[in-house]
Amino acid sequence: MTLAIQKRNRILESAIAVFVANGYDKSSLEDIAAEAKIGKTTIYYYFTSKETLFMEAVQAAHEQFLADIERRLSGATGFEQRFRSVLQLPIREVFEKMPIIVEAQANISQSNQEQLAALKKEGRERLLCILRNLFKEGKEEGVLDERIMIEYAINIIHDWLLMTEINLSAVDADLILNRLEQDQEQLIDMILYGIIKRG
Amino acid sequence: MTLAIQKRNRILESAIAVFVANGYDKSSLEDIAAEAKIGKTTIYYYFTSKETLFMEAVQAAHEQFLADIERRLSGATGFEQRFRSVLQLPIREVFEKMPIIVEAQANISQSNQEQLAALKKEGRERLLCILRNLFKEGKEEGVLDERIMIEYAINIIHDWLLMTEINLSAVDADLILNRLEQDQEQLIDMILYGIIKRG
Amino acid sequence: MTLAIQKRNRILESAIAVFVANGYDKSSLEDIAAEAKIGKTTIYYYFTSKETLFMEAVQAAHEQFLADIERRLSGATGFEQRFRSVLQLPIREVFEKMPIIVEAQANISQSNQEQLAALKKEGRERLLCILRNLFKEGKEEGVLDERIMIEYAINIIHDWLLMTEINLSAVDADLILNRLEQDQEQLIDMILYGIIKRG
Amino acid sequence: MTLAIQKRNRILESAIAVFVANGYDKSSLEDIAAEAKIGKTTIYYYFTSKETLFMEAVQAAHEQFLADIERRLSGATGFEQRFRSVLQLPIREVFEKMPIIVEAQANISQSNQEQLAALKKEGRERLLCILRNLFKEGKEEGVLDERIMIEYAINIIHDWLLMTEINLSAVDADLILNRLEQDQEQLIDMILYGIIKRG
DNA sequence: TATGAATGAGGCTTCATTCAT
DNA sequence: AATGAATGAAGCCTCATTCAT
Repeated sequence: MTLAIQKRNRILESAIAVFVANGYDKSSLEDIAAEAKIGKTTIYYYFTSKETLFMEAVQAAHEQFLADIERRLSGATGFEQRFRSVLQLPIREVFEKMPIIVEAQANISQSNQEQLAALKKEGRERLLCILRNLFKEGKEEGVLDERIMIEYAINIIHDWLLMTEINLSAVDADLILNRLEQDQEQLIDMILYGIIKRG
Repeated sequence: MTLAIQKRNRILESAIAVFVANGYDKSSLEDIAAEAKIGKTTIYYYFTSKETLFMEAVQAAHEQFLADIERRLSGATGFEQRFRSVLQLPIREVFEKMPIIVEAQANISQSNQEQLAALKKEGRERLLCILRNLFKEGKEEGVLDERIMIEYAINIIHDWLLMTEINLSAVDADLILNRLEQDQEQLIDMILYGIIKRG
Repeated sequence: MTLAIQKRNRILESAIAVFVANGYDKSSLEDIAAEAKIGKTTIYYYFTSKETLFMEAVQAAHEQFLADIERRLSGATGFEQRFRSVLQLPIREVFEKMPIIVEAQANISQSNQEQLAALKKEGRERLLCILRNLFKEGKEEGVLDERIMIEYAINIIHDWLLMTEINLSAVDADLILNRLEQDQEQLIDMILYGIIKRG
Repeated sequence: MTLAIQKRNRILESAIAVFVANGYDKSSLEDIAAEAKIGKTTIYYYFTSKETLFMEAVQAAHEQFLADIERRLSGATGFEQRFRSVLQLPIREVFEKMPIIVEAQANISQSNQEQLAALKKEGRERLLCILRNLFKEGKEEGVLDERIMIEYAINIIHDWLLMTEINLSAVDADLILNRLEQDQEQLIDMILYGIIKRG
């Protein structure tokens, strides 16, 4: 029944809250159950394991985050306004819910890593797409400095401001760090010279 | 004796390595002892508790990080070069060792929070000081856009690029987030328009 | 209604299958319900508890086993043939379904031990009766070594070959073991010298 | 120190006692710890897991069993006497400790199955070897019925009387059962006609 | 009649920490 | 100065069982 789904969602929301607040290891199922005001074992009626619950929480948090960005973006027009709106809005959420994704990679068994990677890839694609369209518009509006290479720029902005993939895990840290070290030059240039064409 | 200090340091280095690699919760004293090639209980001869060891590791890692920045900075001249050198250099370390500081806040008892706060404050001061001097030089060189408000700019750059205080803890998240939400406007402006004066 | 009885029997058959395959502890009501293709709680509509279900399963398995022996025996004539047929036939079943009885003693509460004991006693009686009649026939046919004491022999054969009472439980192990240690002499004699009269 | 080994052995003996009495599933580490008069977690100082402890208990029980047989055998002479001594003596132990081996197969993870198989194979070899020598002696003494095929006979006796491999597990049950069904004919013949040559 | 939902008891395991040497 | 031995607290998870529908 819908009632069951409601309770499932309540557990999920509680899980997100607790995981975000304390991190994976320090979040006990007892805490989550208490937050959701249910018995500890009831969680197992709805979820297979702590890890599964965590995975679902990550997924839900991620979904909420992306939906939020898209919803808010749709209310702005013009390059500058839209650019601001992309970067401005979900910042609290980024800081509040990204860590859960960051942590995910360190706390999830091999078998779920794939799913997580897919999740991150999808999120990255959606965000990059948004930024890409934004910059295309900017170019069409003629407000962008011609020196800017769009793909570079959107990647940098994405990684630094939204940090979908910032993480500490040993898994792919080297790859990311190498890229960041290169991107950095571009970011610094952007900060030094800006991206809007001067008239 | 010096021998004792050497062993203490070896434990500390092992602790940093293990904490950085696995995070606080997933680092067991057993792991650290193994890394340092000593018996598990020996740690208690040199440190009061896991938390104490962690605090000292954080402190040491932080110290190493700041020393690194300062050393590298001393080899560059001129605003642009020095600006780049500040931001370029320790990026790998930031990503590799900052998380230990981030995690600290979540894993430390009330009694050690003060010490940690002091640590962070001191680090922040030192970094801001470096940036402040840099920008002062830039202004004197006449390369900075006059619209830039130095204090604002260095704070933003500090927080976003060095991220000393990015963290997930519920403790002071609100304060930081509030500031970040405001700073953001400035950062976006910087990205849009740059900070170097156009001639 | 008959439909209800059918479902009850389906549960019982499923229970036998699962208990025989996995043993009492490793058989969960969930497994049994799945095997019977019903909901887990439905079992409680037909049976009071896991133990009750187990008892009934044991009883049913035992019944099947005895019926099988008797049915098969009725198709043979002459001491040697009938003797072989008693021992040959149900061997697979003994090995496959006896363990359930063995296990029963260890997994059943005091209150059900009586019922189980009665079950075993009845089974033992029926089997001994069969063997007794067999040996009587053998004597009448004059094929049995006179040295053989029938009651001894049938008890030994029963215990060793059909092993109705082999079990690990601490409950009555001592009694059984004491008897087995005595019987053993007879069994060894039988193996050394046989029971058929030579001549 | 020897002290540690002593305690380890005490735990092992307690484990054997509890496992034999209650079976694997119903033996809790708490019970074993209580039996050994130590704290529950102390077990983990000496053994990796419940399964490991079980494996070692099985191995120790098996070793004791074989040593017992061999020691006792060395005190008898002549076919009949020695045959009796092999079969008579450890019967209590067979019944008391074999089940632990039987159970092992059902309760051990794939990774330990190999070790267990080796254990059983070795035990079987040693017992068959004893029986084979015995029968060779018997033949040399001229007391054995020539119709007896030694290899057949010792296998049957081994399986039925010592039952090293009797087990219910689905793993190799079919193989064993098939062989038993064939052997049975021989066993019945042995019981009917004996193995000692009539003069 | 049948079952989805919920839970308490109990078991395995990890780990920081203490004790004795 | 160093560590082997021991343990209590706490966490994850399973499962028989109850409740409400």
